[in-house]
Amino acid sequence: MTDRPRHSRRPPAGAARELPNLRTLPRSFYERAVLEVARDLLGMMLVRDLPRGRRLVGRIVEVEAYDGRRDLACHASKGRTKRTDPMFGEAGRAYVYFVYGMHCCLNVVTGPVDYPAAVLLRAVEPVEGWRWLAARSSEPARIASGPGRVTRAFRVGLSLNRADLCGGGPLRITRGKPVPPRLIARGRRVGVDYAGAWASKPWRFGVRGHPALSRPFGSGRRT
DNA sequence: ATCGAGATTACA
DNA sequence: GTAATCTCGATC
Repeated sequence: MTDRPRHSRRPPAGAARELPNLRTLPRSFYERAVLEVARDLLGMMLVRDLPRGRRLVGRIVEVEAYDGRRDLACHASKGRTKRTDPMFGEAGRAYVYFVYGMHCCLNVVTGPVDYPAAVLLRAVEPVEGWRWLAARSSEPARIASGPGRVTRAFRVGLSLNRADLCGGGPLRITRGKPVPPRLIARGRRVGVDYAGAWASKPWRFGVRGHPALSRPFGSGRRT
């Protein structure tokens, strides 16, 4: 790996209070090719601060990469619009969009400014603060498996669109234990069958065999 | 002003 | 397999 991410959060000078042992990923982590960022996000921690000092932490176990205007599965293939604008902006910020009249999806913007690319967070494994999360009937309980469930569990709505994940905001991603390549499953992205050849790019990544994966991984081929 | 589609989820 | 549900983007 070329550029080992350094920790952006340094000990605040005076205020010794609420010093997280969690190290926020620096912007440089996101200022790379989206496929690398996607892979490297596996194992990292999604952190959400809620009112009343509550905090949710979850380990990212499944993601998808969307890469630029040429990628017909990427929203930015439609051009720069009000909706897709965040993807053209600064890396390390959230791109949140609303779909199917009921779900929000959370993405992390990557790459240089003006190059629209992002990583969709599809599944997260609970680590901290999840006791209240009402699991659905037959589920293994307490997982956020699927992009709509991730945002629901983490209370991520459109108000967090463009939120900076590298700063001290209510939503951030911190350093976790990276997942070694041999434990990473790849496959085609979900729900993008309309994208022609781009639909079969193996740009979905997940922790192999993890129970929180939103769907089984098929055989990914092609670049 | 109206219309159609969608990076999904839950349930019959 | 399909209903639910709404924002955005395109079209009239």
